Amino acid sequence: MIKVSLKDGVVKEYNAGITVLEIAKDISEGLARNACCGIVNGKTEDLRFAVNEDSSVEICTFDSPEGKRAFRHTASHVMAQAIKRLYPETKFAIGPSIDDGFYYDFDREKAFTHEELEEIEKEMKKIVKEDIPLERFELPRAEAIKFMEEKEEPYKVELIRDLPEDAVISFYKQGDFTDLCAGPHLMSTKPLKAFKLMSVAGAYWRGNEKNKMLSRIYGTAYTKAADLDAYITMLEEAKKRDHRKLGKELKLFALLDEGPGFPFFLPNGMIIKNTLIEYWREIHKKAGYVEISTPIILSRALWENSGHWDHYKDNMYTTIIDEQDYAVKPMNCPGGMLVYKQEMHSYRDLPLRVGELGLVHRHEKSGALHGLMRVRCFTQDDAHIFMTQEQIRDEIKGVVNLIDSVYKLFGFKYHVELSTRPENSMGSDGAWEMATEGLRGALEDMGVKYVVNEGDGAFYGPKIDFHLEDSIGRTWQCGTIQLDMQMPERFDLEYIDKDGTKKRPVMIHRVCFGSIERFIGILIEHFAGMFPTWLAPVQVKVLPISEKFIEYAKSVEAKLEGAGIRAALDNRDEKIGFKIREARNERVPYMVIVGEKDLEANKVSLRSRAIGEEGQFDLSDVISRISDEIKTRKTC
RNA sequence: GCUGAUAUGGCUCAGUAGGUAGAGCGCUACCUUGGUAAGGUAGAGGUCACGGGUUCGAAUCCCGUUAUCAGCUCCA
Repeated sequence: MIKVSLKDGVVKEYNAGITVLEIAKDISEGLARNACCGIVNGKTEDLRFAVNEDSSVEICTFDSPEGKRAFRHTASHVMAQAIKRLYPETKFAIGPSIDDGFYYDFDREKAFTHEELEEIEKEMKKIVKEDIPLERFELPRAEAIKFMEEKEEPYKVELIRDLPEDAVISFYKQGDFTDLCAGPHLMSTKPLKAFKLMSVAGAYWRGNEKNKMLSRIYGTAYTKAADLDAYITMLEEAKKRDHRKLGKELKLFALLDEGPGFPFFLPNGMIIKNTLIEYWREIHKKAGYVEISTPIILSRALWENSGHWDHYKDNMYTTIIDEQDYAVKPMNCPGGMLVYKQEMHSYRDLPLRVGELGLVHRHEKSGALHGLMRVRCFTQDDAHIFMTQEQIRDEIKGVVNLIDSVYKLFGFKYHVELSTRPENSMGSDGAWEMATEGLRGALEDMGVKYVVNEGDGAFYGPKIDFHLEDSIGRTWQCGTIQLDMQMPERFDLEYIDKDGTKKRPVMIHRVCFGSIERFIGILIEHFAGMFPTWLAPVQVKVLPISEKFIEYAKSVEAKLEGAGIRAALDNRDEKIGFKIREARNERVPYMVIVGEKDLEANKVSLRSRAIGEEGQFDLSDVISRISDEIKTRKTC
């Protein structure tokens, strides 16, 4: 049976067998203003109906984003109801659905403990079992405020007061619990069979760090228990590929108490870093870039001139040398400006593309640090491009293409954001508008999809950001293209134009990897530690069956290394099964096994990470296969 | 920075009512010479993050500091 709530609290029931379209017709005629979940043929059907303001009917399933939102939003209300029953002194803030579930913010003397979370879950199960109907009603503003004042819910009162003049103020009532809410919701609590409370965390009221910190409970809900289990399994799997865990296991890098946020690169990690840099140099040379290197510590006067001293000082490390103030660079731009000014430029020099793998230091808040993803010291694969106004679009397109080619090589999916002027920024409105439109125009010319991120630009200009996902779906900004209207002005950059007059060049500031550290973090999670052969710290492991074959193994290793392949010999006194197990755990792409049979035939036995045991081959064939894979930077 | 949680040998973790620490892996030595995901025996290794306090006695209880984790805020 499907239940649909109509106007005035009337609920209409439909028998099994009725089609979705028939129901939709009825709903539109009945002007239902609710969502519902019904039972068809004895099974919970993942159906939801919503009637828009213009009476058009939307039908969607719980697999749709809309449906999931309604489902999880109801779960959030059920959690709030449970808390109201168990801990009546709690004040309620907001509780929306989110991508993977829902949360609710509460104000309470003490934060919820894990034991309390279990109690809440139990109470939620009761509420679900009670099959409580959700009823929607509306109140005029004054009554709505009075209603929540009587309930002693200050946060709700504040929310109502801040609603626009003409807003419909609706409430959803489920038994002994009523919440301010725009809906939509399920018809009843009953379909909420599969849910789980995940974690407790602090969150500022209205997301403002000046406000009180509330206690937030995160949870998730699915229509089927199997889906919930799959989600939990997915989280566990994601944990296994966490770059911090793999970084330790594969001996790539170390984060130590002695330097919070300052990563140590171990030999294996250094190979990856250097290999990425080698690749970076190759493609940038092809794209017409030159490379420079500027100092890490520069004088206060320079940072005052660049505007960093005023706008960025809190995040800068400063020092005193010979009684003068200096700062450790948080960005490479000012150094780049000084390099530009080393000689007079002609319009013939432009666009001038100047790359720098610059080590920058930024004092990030302690709570913001996260493995290699958010550090206090990192290498930017930076470049500044100096050009004429007319060259802007083509240059931006060139950079977008370059970044796209890099991400494609690794098989990354990414999304693009256009970030506009922030509050604390420098420059005129006109200049900002022109710069922002320049970026937007380039993206639109290329047909690149993007979202606008209002007010998230750099203090010196708008930017295009490229975001990559980590193993649990959090996204991290990597590539960025920033149009800088400030630096050329502040540093009085010039070039001599065709007509012999001095002109001001335009500058963009861009990175592909973003920070090499962060990029490596993403790579680790993306490949789950199974780096493509060209990046793998050890590309081939040579495993002699017993000590008798160490000499032969050494000659194999030498030949591999002679061909430019990173080979490692495991000549420990262990059985072959054990050595294979270890090499697999190290995610080595190839193993070459040598024993009596191989020595006699003057061949090697090959085992690859992708296929497993592959049989006997001539070493020269193995070398050419692996070399080819490295040369072409094959991804899998 | 904020809220909460955590901190035990190189790594992963036990340590259940406060009575000066355990395991597996790794490491070292010896035995074993083994053909595709863990061969055996023995040994070394820890002032239980740091600083105070309570107590006859603290890894264990309390306070503070630092770091890490989750989330929030921030992220040029």
